[in-house]
Amino acid sequence: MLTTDDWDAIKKCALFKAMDPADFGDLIDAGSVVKLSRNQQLFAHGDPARALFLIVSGQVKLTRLAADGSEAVVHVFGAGETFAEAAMFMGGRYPVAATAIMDTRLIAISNGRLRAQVLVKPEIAFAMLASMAQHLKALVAQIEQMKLMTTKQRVARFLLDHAGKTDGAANFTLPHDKALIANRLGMQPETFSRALAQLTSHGIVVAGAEVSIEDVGRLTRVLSFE
Amino acid sequence: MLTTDDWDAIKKCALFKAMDPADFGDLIDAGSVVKLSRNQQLFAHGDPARALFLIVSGQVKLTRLAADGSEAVVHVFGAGETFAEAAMFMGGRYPVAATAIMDTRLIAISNGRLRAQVLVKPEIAFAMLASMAQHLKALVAQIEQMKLMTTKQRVARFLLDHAGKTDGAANFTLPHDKALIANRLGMQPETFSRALAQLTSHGIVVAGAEVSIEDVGRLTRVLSFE
DNA sequence: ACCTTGACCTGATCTAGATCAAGGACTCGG
DNA sequence: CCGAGTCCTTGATCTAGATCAGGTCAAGGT
Repeated sequence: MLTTDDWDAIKKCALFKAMDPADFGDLIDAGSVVKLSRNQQLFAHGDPARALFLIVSGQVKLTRLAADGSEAVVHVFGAGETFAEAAMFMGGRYPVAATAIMDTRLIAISNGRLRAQVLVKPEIAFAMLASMAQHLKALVAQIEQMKLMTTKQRVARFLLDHAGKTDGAANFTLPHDKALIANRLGMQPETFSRALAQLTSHGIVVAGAEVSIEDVGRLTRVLSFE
Repeated sequence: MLTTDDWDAIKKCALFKAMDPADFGDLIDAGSVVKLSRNQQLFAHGDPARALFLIVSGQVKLTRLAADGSEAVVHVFGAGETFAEAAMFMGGRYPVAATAIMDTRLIAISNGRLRAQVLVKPEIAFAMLASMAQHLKALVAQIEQMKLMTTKQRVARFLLDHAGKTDGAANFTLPHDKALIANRLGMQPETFSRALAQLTSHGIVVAGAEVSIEDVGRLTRVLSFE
């Protein structure tokens, strides 16, 4: 059954801005709600793509699995975000696996139903294009980082991206486990831990998941030098 | 002035399948043709995004530049492909630089004009979504490769992707300079050269830009082991 | 013929980051 | 209060791949 929180999430979602809320019923019903517990998989690489998802609460990671069982985290999505839009246009198979990294509540939006709505409201297509453009940009940034930044720089970049400020002091909580962040940044947990330790000399303090940056501008300088 | 080759390219392009050729005139005129010589830049990272491009002949690389001048190749596009669709929905700036890697002829399609056409023919939006979904998939594959494959495996994967067969013998020509391929695969030219040399023992022969694979199945095995 | 210039290979060395191996520190259930 | 998970840190070692440094070869230009 859909709660008011669910409806709030749907109304706030960029994808459906163009839609008349009266038509939501055509897209979503009681069966659309999906609850996942920590580490539970939503879909695997190669599964038929029947829906895209909106996260109401929790977090989901998208990964690719290697032959030897190790995995590469492609992206982590949080509350309010939609993912797997692209699968709708991609030969009917998910190219990645999706797994909840904490207890997560999401809403499944059937590809078929959405297609029907797009025919009625082409503006939805624009919203999807914008969303996919964002994802593309994020992936390009990730590729750039892995190709031409050191681990230390990638960690600094990550911290700066999450500081939410461009100068002065900042503090925030790491969005998920350090091991997961490390994977996302393309490095081992040990390397991540050491990089954080090194950044202490650039004015950051990490206590558990709490990070405080003394001076964002100073940390930015790490990106250009060394 | 547009040649018949230009019109052929436009007609074949997936983006415009849905359009009535009679409306092409609203999108493209004599001023849309762009000619680039080898190594000439089409646009830089951060330039205002005014158009997307269709390649009639030649090849264009998309790159991100590092502070120290080194570059990361994000993708290489060839004849018949369109690129920079995403920029249309991404805050008006190109997130990458585009440079011709050989003499190249392309057609610029103004964002504004295309938007107008999409309002008339929403099917174009579907074609754009499909195209972007492809790009997304390619980037995800690239991230996966860099995160969990060795250089040798990446080279093998590259060769297999270009063999165009799934078993038996195959031969083909490398699509561009080895140094560029190396960059695309996230490694130095020296490493690429050495990886090719090592793959000799797995039944491949490289002479200049000509590659022949003795047995595609055998090369595939390199991906799972070592 | 002779010199560039650009693309490629090969060898020697170096190093960033992976891997292996121990501990802490925290939470949870009993 | 104790043991058993998780998660994280820290240290020692190893190695894939980068970097540095010559060379080879072919295509043009003078």
